Amino acid sequence: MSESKSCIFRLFRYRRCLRDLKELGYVKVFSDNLGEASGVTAAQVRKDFSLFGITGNKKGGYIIDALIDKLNYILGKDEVQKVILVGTGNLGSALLRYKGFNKEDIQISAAFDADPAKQMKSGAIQIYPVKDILDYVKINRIRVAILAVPSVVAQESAEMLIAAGVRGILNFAPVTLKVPEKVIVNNINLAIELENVIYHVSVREKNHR
Amino acid sequence: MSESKSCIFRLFRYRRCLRDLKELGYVKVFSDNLGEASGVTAAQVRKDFSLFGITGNKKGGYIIDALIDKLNYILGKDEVQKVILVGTGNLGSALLRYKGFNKEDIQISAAFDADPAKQMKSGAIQIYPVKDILDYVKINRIRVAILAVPSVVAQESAEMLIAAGVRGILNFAPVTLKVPEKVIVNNINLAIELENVIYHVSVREKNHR
DNA sequence: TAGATTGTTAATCGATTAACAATC
DNA sequence: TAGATTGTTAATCGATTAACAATC
Repeated sequence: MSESKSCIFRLFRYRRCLRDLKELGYVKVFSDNLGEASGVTAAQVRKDFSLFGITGNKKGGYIIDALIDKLNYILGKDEVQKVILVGTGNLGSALLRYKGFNKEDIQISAAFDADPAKQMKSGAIQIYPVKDILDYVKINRIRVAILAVPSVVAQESAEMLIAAGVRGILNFAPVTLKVPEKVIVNNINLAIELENVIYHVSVREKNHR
Repeated sequence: MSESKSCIFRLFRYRRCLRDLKELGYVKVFSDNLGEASGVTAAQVRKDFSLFGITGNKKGGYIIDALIDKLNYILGKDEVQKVILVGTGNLGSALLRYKGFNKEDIQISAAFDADPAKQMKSGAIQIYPVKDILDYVKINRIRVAILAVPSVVAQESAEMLIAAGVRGILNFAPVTLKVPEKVIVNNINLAIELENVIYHVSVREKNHR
């Protein structure tokens, strides 16, 4: 139980940090090293590991390679994950070219846009008309989509994706999507994220310190 | 007390929903309407409001206009907020053109990049060399920056910003920035956000339902 | 061994939810 | 009035932290 959402999120962060540490030549890591590297407490690291039955060596910390393997097993990292992108406007086209996904073995296998001018104008990834979503998702058994369309069409786009078989959506449109319980939505609202930073900075400024 | 981070975050979401509702012609709203619109429970809405002394009418819900005004007062929305962007690569240049910020009265007043080829090649917003950050931030009293540089230079860029006077950073580089306590960092790791969705979908798929 | 680190339990902390009296 | 909704308190829930015995 208690594989809490934020715990999983941290496991991903640990894995990323471990890879970086490995690249730097480290072989072992202690819970406090890893905690510092990923911005959490040492206790938190050990607790998270404990929840998933990940063990280290009572005195010698954790072997980085073994740890990464275990995280790969838990988080799943056998094959490349295919996702699709809907909406190739401003943000969408940047995501299409974003290298951070490939690095994590995520591949955007196709993109979709309502604007005929954008279709075909592909770089490496083909851009199809929106009406092709249904077939594409079914044929390729796509389960996850990135939604980067204008707010006004976000809900209908989501419904189209879900009808086709998509079960997880990373949503950049600043609206609350209404979806069935079986579908997972992760919202990223860039404006709100930035507003939050601004808010906290100005609050601190007011309390002058 | 207890102006928790997530509570503030929700207040921003409420405001956004309220504006949408207003645009649709609504004048009043009940806690359960607003809850549904923003994806939280009605109790949560009332609790959040109560923490900030926002009151409605015992029977008649909340007047949307008055509510927006109160949120504006709490969250601060008098003048346009100026921020800068560092790194105009793939993601950075998309953020530069992202319209969602302007809509929330946030303005990217300048951008910076290490690549001379990108400098001057401005659209509406001027792109300066990185070495100009210090002066620009000081002269224009910038407090918040968006960091969209490659991971390897993220830490040093952050330090440069902080030295210049920046107190809040929205960080897109997939690294844990080491910053003094006085600085607020909000991390957005696109790959991890997407991996999370993929993970939760595949877990559910395994438990077939 | 002495010192250091894990793994886990218990304590704390905070956030969400439920419930309901107040009241319009 | 009867019904509905707020505002707030108390209960629940979950997540983080602290502490420490186990042990290498």
